[in-house]
Amino acid sequence: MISSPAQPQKIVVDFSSPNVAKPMHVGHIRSTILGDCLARVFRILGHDVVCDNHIGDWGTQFGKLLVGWKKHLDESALERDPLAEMERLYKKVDQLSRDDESVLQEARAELVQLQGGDPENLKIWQEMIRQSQRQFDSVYGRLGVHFDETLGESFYNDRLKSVVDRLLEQGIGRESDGAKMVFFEGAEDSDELKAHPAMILKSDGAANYTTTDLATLEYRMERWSPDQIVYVTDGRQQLHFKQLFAIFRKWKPEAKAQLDHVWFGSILGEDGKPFKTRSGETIKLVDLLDEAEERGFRVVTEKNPELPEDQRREIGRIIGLGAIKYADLSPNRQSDYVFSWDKMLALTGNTAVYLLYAYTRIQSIFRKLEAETVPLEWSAANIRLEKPTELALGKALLQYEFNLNAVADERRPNYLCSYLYDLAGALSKFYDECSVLHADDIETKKSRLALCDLTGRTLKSGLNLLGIETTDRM
RNA sequence: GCGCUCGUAGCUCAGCUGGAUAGAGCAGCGGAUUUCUAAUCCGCGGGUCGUAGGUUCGAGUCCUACCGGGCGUGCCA
Repeated sequence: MISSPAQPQKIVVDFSSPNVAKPMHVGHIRSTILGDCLARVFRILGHDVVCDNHIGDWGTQFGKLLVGWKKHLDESALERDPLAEMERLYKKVDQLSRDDESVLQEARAELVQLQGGDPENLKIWQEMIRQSQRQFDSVYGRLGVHFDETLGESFYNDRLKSVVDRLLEQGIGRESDGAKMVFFEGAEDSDELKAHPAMILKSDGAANYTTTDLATLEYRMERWSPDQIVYVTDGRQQLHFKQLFAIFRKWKPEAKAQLDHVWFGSILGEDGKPFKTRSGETIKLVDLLDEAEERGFRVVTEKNPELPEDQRREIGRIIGLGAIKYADLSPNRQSDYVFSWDKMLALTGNTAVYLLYAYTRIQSIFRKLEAETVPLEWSAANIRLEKPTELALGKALLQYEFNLNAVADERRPNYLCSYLYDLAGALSKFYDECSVLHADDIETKKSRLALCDLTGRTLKSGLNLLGIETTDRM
């Protein structure tokens, strides 16, 4: 159904990137779902894809976390919900350090110890990473998201000095006000970059995220020799990535890899400000997933109360998670959106449920066909598109590959959502107008069965690319 | 100040390389089921596409200016 590309490419996709010791919240969902979808589309088009999760496991927050872990740790709370407990510890020490300068000093000292390789601090730090990873894995498992590689910022630690040294040696970076900076002064540099130099080493000698990202980029080039590297992050980092790519071009002009920042808009609260609940907390991702599955279960129970509960739970799970993913993937990724439970978990209209329902109607036809007394060989049938709705459905089916290429080229999964919605609409209209099992003659019946089969497979394939599972009945 | 981005129906949003009377969902109103799942289908009402210019045979789409929202803009990432 999908033809192979003339030139399969090696594509590294960098997405999700949660921070250690912080619960994943709704802000992480866009990067995770967008990145996963793009990776799936690249793969089905025949490319060789590496999904790399660049975990935030290094940085100044560990000073405070170490103080909290040593002095205020609640073991049983850690047992119950490690990330909530670590978040509590961070907030507690952060608050204490505001009121008491000595706490801040203590945190700095712990950080220096950690960076110096102190065994106790390293052990605690590793435990924090382990606990965090456990929860990340649980969320990724529920979302069906897979990574080929997970390397934290700390992995690149001992490469940072060399990166800075070489940039200075090559005359790309220089000292300014005690810090090491890269100034963009070439004819190839945009006015925007000329106005915004990038820091590669702070005046206290610490590297920052530009340096880490350069080291990461160099590592990825060495390890995978990719044709493309795609970074999926929010739009506030646009300048950062322009700087990163420009420095990299100066540093390694021979590198041919295409570097692309695929950015998305922010999730806002109802007031148009960056999203927070009334209590000032962001909504935890696990709570969103739980709520989605619960709402899915309720609507299945309402529509189909006679199904056994375990089936209703399973269908509810597929519907609920599908609704979240579709809500995230169907708008243009660059638009900001205002978070709303009802919008994100809507189950009517242009939602995943509409697509899933279309799929189940097709499965239902084939279940009925199985029950017929006379077997019918339809799979080799010529598809004849006679009725207007048959023709429309046939035309829609031919558009699948074109849309997948558009998704890959533009990095816009909403094209696929829009296509699948149209396809499901074409199926519904066809279903309304043309009986399949009670077609006027046997050839028409075979033709329609083949058409339904192709539509079903296309819907399933497309939903799978969106990361949405299907169900045979609902 | 400079930069990025958005502004399309009451609400939420689509609208690829510029191409015919600008689309969908929700909300409102009215229809369709002895027939494969009505979680469906059909119809109605509703838009000076932020404003003003420009390029073009043709602009929601490209360019310029302005207005409004969001974000970014040397020691957080």
